[in-house]
Amino acid sequence: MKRLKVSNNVIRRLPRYLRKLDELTEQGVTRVSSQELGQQLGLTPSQIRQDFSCFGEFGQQGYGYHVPALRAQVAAILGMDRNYRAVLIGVGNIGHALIDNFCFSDWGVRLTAAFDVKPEVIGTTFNKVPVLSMEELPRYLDENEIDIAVLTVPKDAALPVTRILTGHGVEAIWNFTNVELTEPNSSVLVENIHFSDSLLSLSYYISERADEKAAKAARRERKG
Amino acid sequence: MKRLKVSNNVIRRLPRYLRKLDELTEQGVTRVSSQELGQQLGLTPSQIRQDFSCFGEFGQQGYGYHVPALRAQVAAILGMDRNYRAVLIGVGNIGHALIDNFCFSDWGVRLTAAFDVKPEVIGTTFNKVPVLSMEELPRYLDENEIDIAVLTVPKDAALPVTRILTGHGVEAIWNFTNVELTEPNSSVLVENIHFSDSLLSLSYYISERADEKAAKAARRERKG
DNA sequence: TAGATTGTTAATCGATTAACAATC
DNA sequence: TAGATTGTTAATCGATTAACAATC
Repeated sequence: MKRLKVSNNVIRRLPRYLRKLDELTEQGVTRVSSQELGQQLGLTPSQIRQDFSCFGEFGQQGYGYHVPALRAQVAAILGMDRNYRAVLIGVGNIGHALIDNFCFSDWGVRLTAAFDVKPEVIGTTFNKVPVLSMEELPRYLDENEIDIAVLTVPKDAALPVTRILTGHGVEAIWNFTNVELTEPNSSVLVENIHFSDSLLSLSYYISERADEKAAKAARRERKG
Repeated sequence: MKRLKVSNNVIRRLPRYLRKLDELTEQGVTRVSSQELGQQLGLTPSQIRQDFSCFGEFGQQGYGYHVPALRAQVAAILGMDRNYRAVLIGVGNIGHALIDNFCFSDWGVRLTAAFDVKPEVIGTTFNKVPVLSMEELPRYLDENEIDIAVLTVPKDAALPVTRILTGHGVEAIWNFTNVELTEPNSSVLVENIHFSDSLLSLSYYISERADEKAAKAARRERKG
């Protein structure tokens, strides 16, 4: 597979392609053109062809793309067939919700253990995932090759726990703590789920729309 | 406040500015230059000045920016002082976690009610938020001006519930369902939290790094 | 006043879109 | 074969960066 200087924008679109291709599969559609795909995703056909061409030639002239084949390619590009292993740190409300409801295996990731400091959860099992003591974390990381740490601890614990993780070979953190983890010196990959950023963007767009409406109304007022 | 043709990229950076300004406030820093701010956020000073200049003139030559003043401006731009009202639909694991742990009021949003179909949760209260029957939703929306619906229902319910929401005046949906809601005809604002998209991006970056390492190793192999 | 730093205009860079030859 | 649609090269558009006069 090609993989050269792919822009962030392209990468962020890949999961959307995957989602749409799964939807088409469900609908029994086996063939799709960049034209149709673009229509359904609100993108131009050009962009879609450009995006895929970063990684190879997945289509066929005069025909378009074979949905299952393209789906497999996108999945491979995203690393879904690499069986990454993950642990989850912090079995609070969000952590618990993720263990119970988020189907890691659907996305090619195996969640093998969770960690917490609370005695009442240590030793229990949620959705087949055992909850171990936080004290066992370093040893566990040393003995198992863990690629991803799902970080769902309280704010204060975010940085200390991150230091343990990076100190024991974890290369990627899926961060739910709303704390900016990316330290300049560190080379760990961080992907943030910032709930508040998302809500605030929405709040911005609502405000923008409201202001536009108000401005329009004001203009009408002045005129008539 | 100015508010003209602001690009999506700028808007997505605003919450990060807010977060950093709050951090500086906590540290007792009252003054910051675009230089320093850029350093801490990994952005160029130019970009930061450009971004703010979309909305007004918040700085002072030779001095920089007054942190509390700038913070207030950014908060206002994001609509945090507009007291938007929200309801949450679907008190499952994630919905419950949000009610209990996500501090809506910190971001200027009031969560006034939650809705569900399960008899065992209807009538209960979490974190002062009452859980009402799904059947009451239309009436509730008619009688209260709700700006935002937090959608945390199971996949299958996503579209039917969305129709109820848009049919009763909700203009914005904060979507946790991993279902593409944005219908072409609808004018409702949708902001998605796609956990899987985020995890897959991370998976991509891990794979990219692994491939680079492998390629480097292969080159070394060939040479010596 | 001299130094610092803004807001803004111009230059650069990168991403998206358009066009089209290649070909199924 | 004729029509359709790709992959890719060129053109356009927009976003980021650099430069600098204005000014605190």
